[in-house]
Amino acid sequence: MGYDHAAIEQKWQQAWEADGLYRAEVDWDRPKHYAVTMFAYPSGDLHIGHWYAMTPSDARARYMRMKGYNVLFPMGFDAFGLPAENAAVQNNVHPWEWTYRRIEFMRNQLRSMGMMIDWSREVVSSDPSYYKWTEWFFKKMYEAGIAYRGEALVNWSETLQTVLANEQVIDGKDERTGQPVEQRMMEQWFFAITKYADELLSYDGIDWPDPIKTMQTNWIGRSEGAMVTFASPAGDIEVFTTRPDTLWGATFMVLAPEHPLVAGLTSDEQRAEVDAYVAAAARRSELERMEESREKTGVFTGGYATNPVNGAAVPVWIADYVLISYGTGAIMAVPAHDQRDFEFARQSGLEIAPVIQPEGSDKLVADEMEESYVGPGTMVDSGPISGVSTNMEKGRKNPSIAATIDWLEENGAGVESVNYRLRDWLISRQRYWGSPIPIIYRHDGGLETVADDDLPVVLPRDVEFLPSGRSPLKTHEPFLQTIDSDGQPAIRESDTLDTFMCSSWYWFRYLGPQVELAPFDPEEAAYWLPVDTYTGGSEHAVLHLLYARFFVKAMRDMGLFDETVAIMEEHGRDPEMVLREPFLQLRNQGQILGEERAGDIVAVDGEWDGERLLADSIKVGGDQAGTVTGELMSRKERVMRVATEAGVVIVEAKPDTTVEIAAIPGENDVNQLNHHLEIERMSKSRGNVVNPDDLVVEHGADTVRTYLMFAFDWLKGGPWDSRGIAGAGRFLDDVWRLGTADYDEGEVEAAATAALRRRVHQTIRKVGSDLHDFKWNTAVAALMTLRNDMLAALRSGDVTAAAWTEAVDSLLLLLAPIAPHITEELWTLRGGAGSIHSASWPVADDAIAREETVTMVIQVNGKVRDRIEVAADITAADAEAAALASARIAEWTKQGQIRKVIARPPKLVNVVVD
RNA sequence: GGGCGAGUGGCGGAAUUGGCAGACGCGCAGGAUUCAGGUUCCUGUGAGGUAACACUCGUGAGGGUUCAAGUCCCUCCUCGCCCACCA
Repeated sequence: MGYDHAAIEQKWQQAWEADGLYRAEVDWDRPKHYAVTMFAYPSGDLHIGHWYAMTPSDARARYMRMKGYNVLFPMGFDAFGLPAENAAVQNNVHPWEWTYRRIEFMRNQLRSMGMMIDWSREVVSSDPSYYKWTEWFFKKMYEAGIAYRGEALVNWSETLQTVLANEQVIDGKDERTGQPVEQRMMEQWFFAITKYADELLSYDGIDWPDPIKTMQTNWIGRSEGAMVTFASPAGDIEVFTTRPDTLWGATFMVLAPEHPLVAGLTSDEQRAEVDAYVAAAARRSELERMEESREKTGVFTGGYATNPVNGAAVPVWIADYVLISYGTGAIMAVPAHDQRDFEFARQSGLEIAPVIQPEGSDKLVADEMEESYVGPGTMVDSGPISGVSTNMEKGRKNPSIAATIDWLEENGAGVESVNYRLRDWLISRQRYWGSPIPIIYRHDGGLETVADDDLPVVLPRDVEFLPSGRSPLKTHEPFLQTIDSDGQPAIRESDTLDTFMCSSWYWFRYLGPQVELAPFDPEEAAYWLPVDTYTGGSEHAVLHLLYARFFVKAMRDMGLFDETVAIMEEHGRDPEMVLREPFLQLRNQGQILGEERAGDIVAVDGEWDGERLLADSIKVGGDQAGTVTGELMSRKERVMRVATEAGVVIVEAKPDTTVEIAAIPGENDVNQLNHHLEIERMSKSRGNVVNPDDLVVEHGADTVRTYLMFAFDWLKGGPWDSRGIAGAGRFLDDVWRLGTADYDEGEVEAAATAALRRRVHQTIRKVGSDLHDFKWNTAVAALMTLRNDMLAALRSGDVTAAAWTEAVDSLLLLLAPIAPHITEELWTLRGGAGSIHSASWPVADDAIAREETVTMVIQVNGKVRDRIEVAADITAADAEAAALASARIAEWTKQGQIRKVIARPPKLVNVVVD
């Protein structure tokens, strides 16, 4: 049976588009809802993960629309980026072609999902009409002093032939491609995101998941302390410390090998050794450094610096446990109270000077210490702050730190200071397929921005891609050669902008994508901003989502919202959040993983030890039989669960157990069995990609949408299960049956009618709150329950025709956001007015939804002993009486004294017996 | 090493303020329909126990608070994610 999903879905997709059903227009008389789902990278085709991310967002936008909001739900493409360029090199396709062909393909796929996208607002970040404004934003930032060119140690990828931002490097590798990255000193373009570090730490007024906020907070990494100056013959050495109170215990200093003062401090005797160490450190990539053991190495420079608190000459060492990229690249070492310094001191025979006396114990003796002491106590041997107590608090909240900072500032030896882990955002890339940077290098050596009238600097199309991967812009003379504002020959900047810059403002461009004089239309912005709901993957926690917040704050400071704010105030709207944050509410979906494979068949030989089989040998694959033969279900450490025909058997591997895996020749290990159970990310190379287009052909878009929303906890995701989709298909087949049935009243029963109506109104309430709260799975479950009740009613005919009609209409309306096509078709077939997607969300009548009688649980000492039907409005006294009247309860309570009775009508009564 | 989150049937997952654990679905089993397979329909489905009830056990492990704990507190284990020599 079933319904003709292919015909219905296509028909309605075309009809909706022809009618402009989803076009959103400013209407100040109606409440607005601006819903955005992260725009798509045109990777080629949408995989099931896109559906998983996007269709629930679509369902929510549809729900809000039915609730009476004027909803804007646009879509665009994040079209610049390296893959297009790689394809150009490998397959000889121009990035333009590669990108736009994929966008066209993906547009069709998005249509096939039945999304309520307002396509009239589509943006493509590689269109000159879009990147004109990306360039313009850069120019504005430059003029405002937020964008600057500077030399710094940056992440360079030789294989990708470009630099990368800090946020894009994970474990010394590019986060997207896994290509290794090395540190290089280079002159690059930056955004001064660190100016906004403190402001970015505040999440006031936004409803974001705590883990994302935590990750951003950790990424920004604010620490409070002091900047202290140690004088040396080679110049002042600045150090940042969170523990200035331990300055009197600073017995040596350590500089990063890359520190600029290293050469000047190095004595002639030490020079050879220092040079060798610096050279060795430079040769090692970040990756290699991390792979090495934590053994601390370092060498003495031969130079000394002066500890400002006591004038002591402290030896200056270099070691690679001090990173040039954090703080000032130099530290004061307090071995007695810092574990890393302690280890280094012990290894190198350096002095250890305790300055904290632990609470309730004797003074520490350096030679007896086995590790550094980091606990609370009293400062000792610390000059003016001796005797001050110290606790575990950070910054000025710790009395010893507060006292030291005061002393340092009074004596001009240091200042209170805050240090951040966050570094400025490196935005230039040595790539072709990105937005050009509108900068000209003048004939006189200066810099100037491209005039507004000349924006955008257009990316030339006639370029040749070389196997080296080097950007063709670097050698494209017609692009490079230009003239400056004096009419003199000049050279264009040939780096392009990080694609994360394109995605840092795209939701503004939806608000006037055709506007030519500004990046967005202030009137539109005043109405729609800020974004009410933003959905997407949590992998952008510290990339896109941090940059987006920074962008809004910078735009505010550059006055780019002035007009918008004026219009908002005219209409009596509070602009505060528009000026502060891009997205009021953020929700991150989880990830759909590849389908779980059935475990391999294993044959285990061994001896029984009570309940488990101690394995002598485990054979995987092939068709051997053993003491136990069955499917491997799970493995934790050395313990496996094996499903045999007789049941689940626990198998434990011994250290000398032999493991043979047919697919892996040679010696094997129990640990390798995990590979045979792994649930993996979907990827083409693993061959476990679920293609949504095939699913749509087989089951229909509505079924795929319903299944995706039903089968997972949306925030968590999980492995795909190709069998489970059948349940969603059966559900929609039933909906079709219910929606097209000719209902015949049989023997109508008042109670049955009331029960169905009660179910309907309870479902209205449940589905509404679940869709509001992004709880798709329980919303669908509630609709399935309604379906079950309606099928029963259809069979028996015991409800009134009016109740039946109400049930069918409600079912269709409640399901419309989730399965838009089938509900629209049935709505129309049943003579519904207009589109179901423009209909109003049904309102639950609490009087109808209310249960008349409920099952009250009666417990004895907290254990359920009886259940009785009582009126829903039963009083506590009556509930108690009813409970005690129960024969079964009397049976349970006759052994002891009834101490008390706790009545929670109408849910439960608990009889407490001694 | 640090931070955050999570552990519930064969599986995905439900479970307002602590108050009937396992909603809904998948799978599985039995039955009906069918020449047969599939589809569809009905019934059952945490474990033990029983003819059937009763009853006992049961939300990673152990302890605690409470009349009552998946939920709160403590200790531990495992898994996931993020950061990681961060001064």
